[in-house]
This record gives sequence, structure tokens and C-alpha cells, in this order.
Amino acid sequence: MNTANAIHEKLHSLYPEINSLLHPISNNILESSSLMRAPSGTRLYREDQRCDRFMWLLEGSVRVYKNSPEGREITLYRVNPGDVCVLSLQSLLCDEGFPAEAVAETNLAGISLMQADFDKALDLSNDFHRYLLKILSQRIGNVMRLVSEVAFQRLDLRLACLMGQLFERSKGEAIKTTHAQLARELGTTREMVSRILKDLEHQQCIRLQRGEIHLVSSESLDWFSRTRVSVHY
Amino acid sequence: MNTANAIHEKLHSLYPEINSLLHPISNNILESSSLMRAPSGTRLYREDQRCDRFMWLLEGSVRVYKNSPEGREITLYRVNPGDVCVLSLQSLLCDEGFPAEAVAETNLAGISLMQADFDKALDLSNDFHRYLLKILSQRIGNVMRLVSEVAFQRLDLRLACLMGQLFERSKGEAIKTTHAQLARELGTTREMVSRILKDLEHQQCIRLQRGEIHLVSSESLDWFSRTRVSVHY
DNA sequence: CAAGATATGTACCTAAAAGCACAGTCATTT
DNA sequence: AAATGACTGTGCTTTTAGGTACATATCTTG
Repeated sequence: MNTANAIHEKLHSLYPEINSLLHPISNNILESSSLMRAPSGTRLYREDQRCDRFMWLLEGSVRVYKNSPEGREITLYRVNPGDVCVLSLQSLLCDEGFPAEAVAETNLAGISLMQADFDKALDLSNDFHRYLLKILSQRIGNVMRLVSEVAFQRLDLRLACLMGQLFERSKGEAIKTTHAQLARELGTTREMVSRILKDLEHQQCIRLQRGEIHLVSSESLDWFSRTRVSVHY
Repeated sequence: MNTANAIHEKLHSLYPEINSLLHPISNNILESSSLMRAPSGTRLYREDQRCDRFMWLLEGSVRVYKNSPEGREITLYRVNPGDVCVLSLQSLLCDEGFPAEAVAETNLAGISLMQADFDKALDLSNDFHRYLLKILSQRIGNVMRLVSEVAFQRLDLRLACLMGQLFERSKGEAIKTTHAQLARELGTTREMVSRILKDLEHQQCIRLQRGEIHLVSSESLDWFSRTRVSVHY
């Protein structure tokens, strides 16, 4: 396939750290792969849908979440560049449909393999399936952490922790998001988020503006989220 | 190792369905494996502990759960015969400790491999690592379902659903358990379970006795738990 | 059987989360 | 600048879950 070289280069430039891992198999994989692109907002999977392709994300970010009957949502995790899409794996390996929904948060680029090619790649390289096992294991650990957070942690702590992570990511720059978006992360309602944020503002942790949240005191914010473990992002 | 044949026979007699899967590798694996036994109640892993062995369960059942700071617990899933211990995998593959606790609910028997032997087995058989990928994928799907249940479902529904599964298992025979045990399944308190059960008794779904719960009307019970998906057991 | 230990029932209270209703506020488009 | 739509703030109510504190019941074991 004539795009193989381009993909190859992209992969290697973006993820030097997995170069060595991929090296022995990349040529074989890429020969039968194709570059996929999808615009921001694309619904990649719906609940219980089957899927017949294996996806390896190169660029962008995918949000994987669950819906509630009442119309709420909770984010389970994100797929970031270098990550394999755990969900497509499940669909390929088990005979079950998809256990969640997935949507592109940004424009995406990725490698896509047909089932047969995926099988071939899997058999070709020990490093490749070892990589998959590792990704899956990590994911499972994170989802298990999420269970215990949802079951045992108060909402204000979970929100404070989430913001702590976002601020860490942005290096203290203002977070650009809405209350409704944060609610969809945590599986709660917009009102609850508004209330808690207002509270945190009164406590001099943050400053609120339409569409963004500014960090005022990371110490005060940490006061809440300490003892918490990373799940989101 | 001289126990290899015994293990081999046990494996094949207990799990004829995975015979074909194991066949090409079982001899290689079993040569370096050892049969492990543990009495009911053994704590197999503690949170954040590392582990250096790969476990394959032959007999018994392991409960994997999380603790809350307030002393509550929630069951994440169970490891049943034929299942590989996902947790030990994570510990072996990632550099992280264990994300949960695990305890033997019954007497256990299983195959145990040292890290090096596990690696060898992994490289030897495509079927073996494919099997692992499948188990991990299924597990992840179940844990994701659990997240959405905990986040979105009312406690009485979750409890009714859990009992529905237990009664299905027991074919309608009385469930032998205590309210406190059920609370530990669901991540709630004993009092809540007592209250909800009493409620269900008043609604002619069940009949309560010390240490056991009798099914009165599976229809009434289903009235609650319909639309739910299996997570426990 | 007496004495623990374990299991259950429940009245009462508090707190967390959600739901509702609506009033503002800001930004973009026409 | 008026209109529209997205976003935010908040008072009020209700629901759900949890916590306390006992009372009672049932098992087990010496």
C-alpha cells in the first residue's frame, strides 16, 4: 500500500518510544493497513454495536463513555495517541458488541486494520501482543479505580481532583470547558457542577468565567483532591 | 515436574472446552508449573502489592474488591475456574502494583507460573495469548458496565438484580448469605440492604430468614431487575 | 442452659445528590 | 442593536443513601 511509508514515518516521529517495540512488525502491519481520518465529533461506536476493524490512534483524542437512562453521561476513559482502542479489541476478540459509546473529541488520524490483518499482525509479533496485553491491563486497572471513586468518593472531591488533573495538563493555564462538560465527565448534572464550582470559588481555589476556569490556589485545590488517584486523561 | 500429569488431567477433565486451546501448549506450560492450593479466606493480594506469579485458577472462587476509607467494600468481579487472574497479569505486565484486593472465597487450586515461565508460555502459543486478550477484554467490558451501574442505578435495583442472578445460579433454591455480605457486593452498608430486603419481602418478592433468602416470586423480583445486565458472578 | 457472638429490624436523623424553575449573563448572528 | 442561543447562578424541594443507636432474635459453644 502506497501510504505505508507515510504512516510509518508518522508513527516513528510521533512515538519514538514505541519504535523499538514496533520495529520488528511495523512493516508487516503497515503493508496491509490504511490511514483513517475522522473529524471532531464523529461517533465512532455506539453501545452494543459490533465493529470489524482494529484501530490504532495516531492523532487526536477519543472519549469513551456511558449513557444513563436519565440522559446523564459518565466518561470511562480517553484514547490518546499511541493507545490502541480497547473497545474495538473487545469487539474483535469476543463475540459481544461494544460496551460503551465513543466519540472523537478532536480530528482523528489512525491506523485501521481489518480483522484478518489484525490476526496476522497478532501472530507475527510477540512484542505486539505483549503491548496489547499491557494496554488492556492498564485500562482495567484504571476502570477499577473509577468504580471505587464513583462508589465511594464525594462529588466535590471527584470534581476537585478532575480539575487538578486538568490544571496539571495545562500547566496552570485556564481550563476551557463548560460546567455541562464537566458534568458529563463525572456522571452528574450541570447544576451540581455549578454549585460545587461556586463553592470552590468562594474558597479561593479557582475563579470562574464563562467557558473557562482559572486556577487561583493549587494548594487549596489540592487540599481536596489529595489522596486521590488519576483516572481521567 | 512430577505433578505435571496430575495437573494436566485435572485441567482436561474440568475444562474440556478449553482443551483444544490448551493442547498445543499445555505440556510446555505444565512442565514448569506447580499446583498451588490455598484455603478459603486466604488474602491473595492486597492493594498496591506487587506480585511475581501468574495464576490460573482450577478450583474455587476468588473475590476481587475495593475498600473504601469508611470501611465499606465493593466487589469488582470474581475469578472462577478456567479464568486467569487478571490482577496478577497487570502486576506482571505493568510496573504497577495491584489495583485491588483479592480473597479466596473457597478452597482454591490453581496453576502458578513464575514470571519467566509465564513469558515463555506467552511466546510459545498464539492461542494462549489470544485467550488472555479475550479474558481481559471481557473483564474490561464487565467492569465498565459496573461503573455505569454504580453511577446511575438505584441501590434497590442493583440489589434486586444481584439477587436475581443468585437465584438463577441456585435455580430458585434459597440463597445462603447475610445482609452484610450483600452490602459488601454492592458497596453499601448493611442497614441499607436490610431495609431494601424487608421492602422486597413486603412486596412478596422474597422471604427472609436468618442467613438465607427464599424466592417467593421471581416475576415480582424481575419487575425490578429487568433491563439490567449481569455483572456479578 | 448460660453466655457470648452473630445476624436482623427499625426509628430517627443527617447529608449528599438530583430535579425543577427561573433569572440572569455573555457571545454571536442577522 | 435586537434577537437568539449557549452558559451560569441559585433558591427550593424531593429523593436517595448513609449513620446512630438500639432492640431483638438466633446460633454456637462451653
